[in-house]
Amino acid sequence: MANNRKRSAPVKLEEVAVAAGVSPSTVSRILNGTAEVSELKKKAVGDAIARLGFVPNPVARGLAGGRTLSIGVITQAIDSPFYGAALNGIEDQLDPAGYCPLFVSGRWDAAVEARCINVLLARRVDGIIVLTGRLSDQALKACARVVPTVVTGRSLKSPGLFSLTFDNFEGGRLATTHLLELGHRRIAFISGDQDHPDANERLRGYRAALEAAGVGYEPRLVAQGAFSEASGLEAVNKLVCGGERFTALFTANDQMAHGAMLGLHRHGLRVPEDVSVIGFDDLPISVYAIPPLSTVHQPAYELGWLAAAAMLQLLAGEKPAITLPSPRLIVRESGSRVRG
Amino acid sequence: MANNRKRSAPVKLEEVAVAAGVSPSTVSRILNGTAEVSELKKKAVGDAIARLGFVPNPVARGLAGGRTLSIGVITQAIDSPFYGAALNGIEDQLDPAGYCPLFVSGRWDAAVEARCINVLLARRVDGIIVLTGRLSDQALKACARVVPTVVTGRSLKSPGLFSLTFDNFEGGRLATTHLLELGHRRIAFISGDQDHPDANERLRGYRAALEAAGVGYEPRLVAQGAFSEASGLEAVNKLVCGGERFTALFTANDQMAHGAMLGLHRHGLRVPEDVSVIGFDDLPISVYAIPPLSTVHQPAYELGWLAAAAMLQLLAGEKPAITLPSPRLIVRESGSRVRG
DNA sequence: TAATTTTTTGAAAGCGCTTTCACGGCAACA
DNA sequence: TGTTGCCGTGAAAGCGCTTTCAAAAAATTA
Repeated sequence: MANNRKRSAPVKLEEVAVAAGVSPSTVSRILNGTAEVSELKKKAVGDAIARLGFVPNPVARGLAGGRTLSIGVITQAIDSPFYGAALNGIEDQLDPAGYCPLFVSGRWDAAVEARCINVLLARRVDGIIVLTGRLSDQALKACARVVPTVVTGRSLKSPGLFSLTFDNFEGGRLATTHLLELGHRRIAFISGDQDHPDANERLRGYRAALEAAGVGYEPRLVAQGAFSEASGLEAVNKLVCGGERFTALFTANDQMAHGAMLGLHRHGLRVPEDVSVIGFDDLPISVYAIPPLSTVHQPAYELGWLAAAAMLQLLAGEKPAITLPSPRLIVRESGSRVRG
Repeated sequence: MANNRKRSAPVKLEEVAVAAGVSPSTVSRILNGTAEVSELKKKAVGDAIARLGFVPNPVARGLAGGRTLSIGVITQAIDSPFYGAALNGIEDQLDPAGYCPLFVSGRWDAAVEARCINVLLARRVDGIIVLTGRLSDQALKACARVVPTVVTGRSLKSPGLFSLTFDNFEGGRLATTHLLELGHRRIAFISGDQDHPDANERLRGYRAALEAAGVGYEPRLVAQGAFSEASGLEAVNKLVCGGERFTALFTANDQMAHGAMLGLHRHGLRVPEDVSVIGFDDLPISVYAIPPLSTVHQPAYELGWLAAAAMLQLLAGEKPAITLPSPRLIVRESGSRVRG
């Protein structure tokens, strides 16, 4: 009946206090740096902590209104290769600082995300990181009023809020320009989810590059995708079966590029001999596509790492001054100069 | 200064008690089913809860010795496509039950895993799920003595412990037999991480199938890999450059198959015309490989889903009777009948 | 109907930590 | 030397819930 959840009874703060000959309050103050404490006691307590191997109980801390040392992370699809890397970055950053991430999936749904925030708040997380969600700016700001919040994929300013955004426009421009420089003029584009800001930025970059090169933007050369391999495959089918001629293809993410390449293959079109392909994200697997996929590198791991770093700074009361690296083109073997 | 972490002050148990005209203890008992309570009060409390929109505070519960409604999950690489799917399954199962997963990465290191367990225990998780770790059976059993534990990738019995294992041997046998049936006799194998039990089982299955077919096992046809794309590529190089002749290739996981296919491509060997390839795992991306990869389906999502289901049962005091589906061969286009 | 057992319920004591409050000590001021 | 003010420190009151303990109510038995 009795749940004996204890292996050699965890040391508690009070025991440290006794061992160091001070009051619990003092120990707490030293632990949290809440107030000035004399060097003498500081040392005594430090020794006692080390000697007894004391580890503060995060649950008790949370209840008492202090830190829980946990950070809520709202992601969209934990199983997507892109988010996986970001989560890894978050964990790597948080762990040494003693924080622990609490992952929840928003499933690309504002309502679900809102619920997630409540769950996290109920668990007294010290901060919330939102990886490119669907939540309104409003909701995000409201959240930031309660706990430090960092959000990726948009730029907005608000107290307690820090946002980190990748230059998707520039990325789209870069990829398209590369294709243009290879001599291509008929460049198709497979877009991402329509109401995904990143997707639209990439599309904008594509158009801008085209127009800057004096090549008209042709709506018939862009097919709607949805960021999945399947949608890339389907989009290529639509393009090819629609009779569109194109010598190059830019997809709004790598997953669609993979689907598209299979689609091309099915239609007897070779990459890069017949069609040059360029993706966006630089997923690990893209290195091993056949042929290896040229793409715009998205620093997924760094994104997570930096978002977490920003959170840590926010928590420390500092104003983060962190920015994501600029988009970088990774040229591999899926593109070739247009044939004479 | 005052941390106003409250938006319209969360309702607490005490308020529910007052509203329902009972004592806090009674409300708690109803919430947890800890004791018999009269229907009358049960209803009154239920109404009050609904009316006030009360949500118990998991942190307070945790401190008071009750449930925290959180389950620790030890994974090895949160960014691997395989684990990502499993985590998704875990979350989908846990969420409706009101539980929240706490993910931590073991990084394929027993010491790190042990530390993870301590972190999770300190956070008072209600249970721990270990996805195929390096931890000793000993350590696992010790953990199970403290909290309900479910572990995948091995089978051991202990009170409070439930293990869920996939028949990797049979999977390996299945894949190899398939190749054999296609007429192949010289079947190479790229193995996984040497001290990964799953990897060894798959190798065993490969050997067993070979021997059952009267085809001798040739050590020179197996190359050491490490479950990564890069290692698959390298292994193929070694095989081909070593002058080994083979018409089929079985890799211990899909990631290595992808690397291997690129390697084959580089050597001018076509799949499946020159070499048939079969993988293991059935990663989502494998559907879009060129050509689409035949493979042994690993129910990653179900693995997570079922592991979590088992945990829920353990938590409910039941004895889980859950087993993973049997290995299933997915035949796509990377294999062909051996020529003439 | 009285005595005894069983069940339902409330009061109160924590869980392990943070934080407010107030007290003593000491430097700085008159 | 007497005040004023600041600083380091401890006592004690929670944080929101669970759980033991004992009293009250209901059910059972004599």
